[in-house]
Order: sequence, then C-alpha cells, then structure tokens
Amino acid sequence: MTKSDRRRRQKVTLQHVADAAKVSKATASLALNNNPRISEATRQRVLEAVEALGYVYNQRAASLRTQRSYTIGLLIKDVSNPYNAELTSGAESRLADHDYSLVLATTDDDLGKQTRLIQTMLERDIDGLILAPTASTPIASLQRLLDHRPLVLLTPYYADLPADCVGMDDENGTARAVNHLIQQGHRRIAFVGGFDTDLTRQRRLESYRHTLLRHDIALDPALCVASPVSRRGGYDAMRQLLNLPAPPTAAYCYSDVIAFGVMLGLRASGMEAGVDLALIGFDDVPEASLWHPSLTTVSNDPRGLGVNAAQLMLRRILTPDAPINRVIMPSRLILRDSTAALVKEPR
Amino acid sequence: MTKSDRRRRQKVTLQHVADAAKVSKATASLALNNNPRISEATRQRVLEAVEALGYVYNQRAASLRTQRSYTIGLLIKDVSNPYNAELTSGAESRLADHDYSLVLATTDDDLGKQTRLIQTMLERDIDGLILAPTASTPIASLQRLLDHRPLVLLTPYYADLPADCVGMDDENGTARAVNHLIQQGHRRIAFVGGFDTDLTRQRRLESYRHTLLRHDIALDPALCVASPVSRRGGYDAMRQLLNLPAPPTAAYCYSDVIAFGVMLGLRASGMEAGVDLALIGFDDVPEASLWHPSLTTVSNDPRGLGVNAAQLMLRRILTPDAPINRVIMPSRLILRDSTAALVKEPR
DNA sequence: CGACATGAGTGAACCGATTTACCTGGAGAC
DNA sequence: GTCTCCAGGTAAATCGGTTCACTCATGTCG
Repeated sequence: MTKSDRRRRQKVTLQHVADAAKVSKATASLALNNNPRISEATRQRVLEAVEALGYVYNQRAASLRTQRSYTIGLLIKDVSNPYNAELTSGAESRLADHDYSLVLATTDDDLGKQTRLIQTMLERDIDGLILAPTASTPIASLQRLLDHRPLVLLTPYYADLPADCVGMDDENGTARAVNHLIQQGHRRIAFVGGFDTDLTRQRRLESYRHTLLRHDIALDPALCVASPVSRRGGYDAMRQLLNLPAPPTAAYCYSDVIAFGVMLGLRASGMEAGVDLALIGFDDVPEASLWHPSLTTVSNDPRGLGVNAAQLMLRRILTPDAPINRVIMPSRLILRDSTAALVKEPR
Repeated sequence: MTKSDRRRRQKVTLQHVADAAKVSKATASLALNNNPRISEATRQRVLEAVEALGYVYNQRAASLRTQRSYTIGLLIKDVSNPYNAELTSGAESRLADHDYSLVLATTDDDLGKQTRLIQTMLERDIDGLILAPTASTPIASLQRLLDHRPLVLLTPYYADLPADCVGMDDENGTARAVNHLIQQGHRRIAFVGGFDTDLTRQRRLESYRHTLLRHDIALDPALCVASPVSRRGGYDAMRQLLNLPAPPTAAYCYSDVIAFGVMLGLRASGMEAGVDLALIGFDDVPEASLWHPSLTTVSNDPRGLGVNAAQLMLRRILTPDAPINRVIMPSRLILRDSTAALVKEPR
C-alpha cells in the first residue's frame, strides 16, 4: 500500500460498522450513544465492529444534526503574553474536562481583525465564544453576537450588556496598591502604562485618582503617562518620568509587563526599584516573584480567570436561561521587594 | 423578543438566501464561491440577500461534503510555558493567514491524555495535526496517526517515521554552549534538568558528553542531575549540586526555565550566576534577556518553530505527496551576563 | 381470549452545504 | 429554417451522522 493509497482510502463510516454488526445504521448510532433501547448483546456486537474496523466517530457530521459542536472559541489579544497564556491554559483545561475543544485565535488588539475572526468562528459553528474585546469594541456588535451564541466576556466593563463575564476587581486592587504607597509616605505617585481607550485602564486610573484625593494628595497630570503594554512601553515611560523637574518617588503600573520595563528604565539611569523608587505592578505573572528585585503586584490569578470563564460558558450552554453571572475575581496585594525601601524625600 | 426567543430563532440557511434572491440553492452556492458560471447580476442579487438576511456561512456543513475542515489541531504539553506560548502564537498566526483555525489542547506530558486528545481531535475532523509527542510515545501509534491525517512533529527525533517535522539543532547548540564554557577555563561543568525518557534531553546529554571528551575532560556522573522542567526543578537540582564535595563551576541547563531555578538556588546560598557560577540555558525565552543577571542561552526561536510547523502542514495539505521535509532550526549561542565571570578554581 | 403495553429494531427524513449532470432559450452557422 | 452551441441556471445526490415514527414479536392482564 503506497502512501497516496493510504491517504485516499475511504473512511470507515457508521454504515460500515452497521453492516459488519448486521444491524441498521440507526441501531448502530443508538448503540454507540448508550441508548437503553438497544440490548446489551447488540451493543457489544456494534462495539466489536467499531474495534475491528477502526471506526472513528465523526463529530462534525453529528453536529450538523444535533446543532452542538462541542467547540468553544477563545479570542484574546495575544497568547505569547504570559498572562494570556495562563488564562488560555486554565480555560483549555476546564473545557477539556467536559469534552469541549478550544479553538484559539488572537486579535493583536486590532478591531478589524477581531471582527473577521469572530465571523470565522461563527462560520466554524462554535457553541460559544469567550472574548477579550479589543479596545473600543462597539457594544452593538457584542449585542449582535450575543443574539447568535452564548458569549462570555473577559472584562467586567460592558455592564449594559446582558452577558456573562469574568473580570478582576480593578477598583479595590488599585486602591490597595495606592494606599500602600501612601502609607509608606509617598506623595508623588506615578500611574504608568496603557492607553486611554482601554476601559480597564480607565477604571484603574479613576480608582488611583480617587484614592489620592481621599488622602488630600493633589493630582499631577505629568505623573500619569500612557504607553504600550510592553516592556518597551514601560521603559520609555520611566525615562520620561525621570526627566521631570520633580520625578515620582513611587509608581503604580498598569501591568507587570510594564513594571518590568520601568525597572529596566531605572537601571539604565543607575537606579533600582525598591531602592530609588517604590514600584507596584498588576497581574502577578509568574516572573513577578523572580525578578530582581521581586515585584510587588496586585494578584489576579489569570489561570483562575480562564477556568471561571470556561465554567460560565459551560453553565450558559447547559442552561441558556440562567440568570446573568458576573464574576469578579478578588484581587490581593502581594508585597515584595520592589516596595521594600523607605520613602525618600523628593529633592 | 425575549432572550429565549432569540436563542431559539432558527438559523438563516443558504436556502433562505436562495429564496430571497429568487434563485436555486445551487446557484446561491455557486455565486458565493465566485463560480464564473453565474452572471454578475445574479451574484449581486445573492450577495444582497446575504446581507439583508444576515446569513452566516456554515463551514461545518460544507466540510461534510468537501471533506475539508480548515482546522488544524495543535497538541503540546503545556501552554503556560512561555516557550510553548510563543510557539503557539507563531503557528496560530501563520494558520490564520491562510484561513485555517487552530484547535488547541494540552497533554501535560501524559501519554494517556495525549491518546485521548488525539482521538478527540480526529473525531473533530481536523485536517491535520501538529504534535509535540509526550515522552515515550510509541512510534507505532504515530505511524497509525500518519495513516489517517497529515502530521507534523515538533521534534526531530522520530527519524524512522516518514513525517514532516521541525526541530532545533540540539547537537550544535549544546556543543557551542559547552565549548564556550570550556574555553572560559571551566572543567567541572554540570548538566542540569529534564528526565531520561525525553529524547531531546538524551540528544543534548550525548552532545554534552561528547564535547567534554573531545577536550579530554573526564565525565563526573554526579554533575549530571535530572529534574522536572520547572523553576522548582532547577532550584532543587542546584541545591543538590552545591552539596557536592566538589561543586561545579559552570552549568549547562536543559532549558531557560530550569536555569532560572538554578539562579534562585544559587541566590539562596548567597551566590550569583555570572559571578560564582557560569550558567547557560536553552530556548532564549523573552525573559532570558531581562533576568538579573541576564542569561546566556542557546536561542532557538520558538515562534519561528511554530510558524514553520504551520507552514509544513499547509504544504502537506496542499500537496500530499510532496517529499518529507525535516526542518532543523539553526541554534545560536547568545552571550549574556550569566557567563561573564572568569573561571574560579575549584577549592 | 382479545386488547394492549413493552422491548428491540428499522426506514427514512433531516441537518446545510457542494457538485454533477442535465435543462433551456436564444445567438450564430450553414 | 434547422442544427449546434453556449451561457446561465437548476434538480437531486451526497457527505455521515441523529432521531422520529413505525413495525413486529412477546408478555400481561382483566
């Protein structure tokens, strides 16, 4: 048998199994689905035929009739980011536990790409979509999506949408971080990273301002710098902050990744986080504990987020009319070395 | 319209589109596939009907007939590992460029789980499978798989199998790393991490031994320690090495992740990589350049690996009888601070 | 003893596309 | 005026399962 013969060999279908077991196709189907209507003896004959012929069940064909594909789409911005990798891992493993498969696609935070990929996923006939919407995704398009398929959002910021979602507690996480810095005596606290269009950032920024004001600390717009969510972004932002007439003594970053960049930016000026500047990140990615100095950060368990998203999706599929569930994962402040130093008076 | 009404609302099918455009289903299908047999005027009518009804193409139904699902399975050990996350990202993006979707699953390096997941993927009717086989996957089972579907292996170590594969150049990468250490004057060089069952590790270990012997350096079995591929694994291994009567002055690690653990193990004894021990990793994950000290490592471009795997898969699908292609990604040694120090004589 | 329920199976419609073989009306050839 | 050809379109089979309605023996009961 040559290679191409093998490739061309026609598949074993349920009909072949039925013939071999000397029953009808209907009976074979029912037997494989453990329908009590089929006697044990017959079921065994069918199973033997399956074994003998090397039959492979065709989920795709079945789903055409059952309208269930046992496939869930996951659309995120980027897998190579450790935060999203953890999230993906959590979702995948929970779905696999329930015999669902995960179709993965990444948007690069590009709305056009997101639109196209959603379309592709719908065409692929997924049973549901877990989505981290890109910045400025219009709510109307999400509503339309929701009309077609179960949808779980990986952000808590579409409150007007009757959709399940899982997010982290940005307000409290931010408040804890900023409070901690204030209690250490800091007054010039920077907010670093992310862009205005990002709803999550807006919420954290608001909580940051609110916390400062509650302690009667004046806001200085110069201390709040936007940047891409990357090491490079954090690096550049920190360089900019160091050039201010009165640089900050502490910084709260939109994400750990940015905080790492900030550390590198400091180091390039011969300074160190935890010594010359108190630094707090957000996410608690695995590296946070391993950097030097280790990074104080707001923890929000990305893997747990993925697991929860999968869980909500499974529930929604099982009971489509269940009440909307919005899960907010609690956030904790993990104290490490990057906030170890005592405050230094601004010069 | 209530929520459940929406959910229950029947889908718009090609038949509805055809009716609306006052053509047959066949014509509608041909029109959407840009078949030249259909006049431009008719095609436009069909496209308008699609738009008006909000028709969503059903790839699943089509694939039943065409026997093409435009879906590729990716089965790896673990996504949360940054190396695999990069690889996944590369594969996903290349496949997306060609309108293929990626179905992701993870084996946790468990053979039983791998077997079950492969079965699931076959049932899901993927067009091909990209697989990082778990340790001790029998070649026969891969051969069987290959009889059913295009298969691309993410390891170069199944040479007997007529399958496309992409791997890195473990021999040369290892030889470069070990040579570098020897040239720095090191004689007691440890090999850290991984387990015997791992074919990749076997190959690197062999190359490590070979390189040492070529320089007339005796092998010391105590310097070769197995461990899980994790920070914890590296940490424990280093603690063990430091307890030897004559500890190593340099270490070559099975992976960057392990090397990070080794750094932490050193630090726990008040030592630093690059000062008290020359350290080399393997993979060049993004963090390698950002650790303190930055890690000298063998680079092998995981994203490129993923891209190449996807590319081989697409080629195989397009031309099933193309000759087998085994891609070996070249590896380079990236010199950084963890090997900066001069050798210290063993006490 | 006849009506009826029950257990075990089966035939055929169906899911939503693709594709092959056939149809039709009119232009062009002779 | 008939024949051919062709552009443009369609009916129906098909992919591989699921499921509904129905059959056919048996067993049960009043």
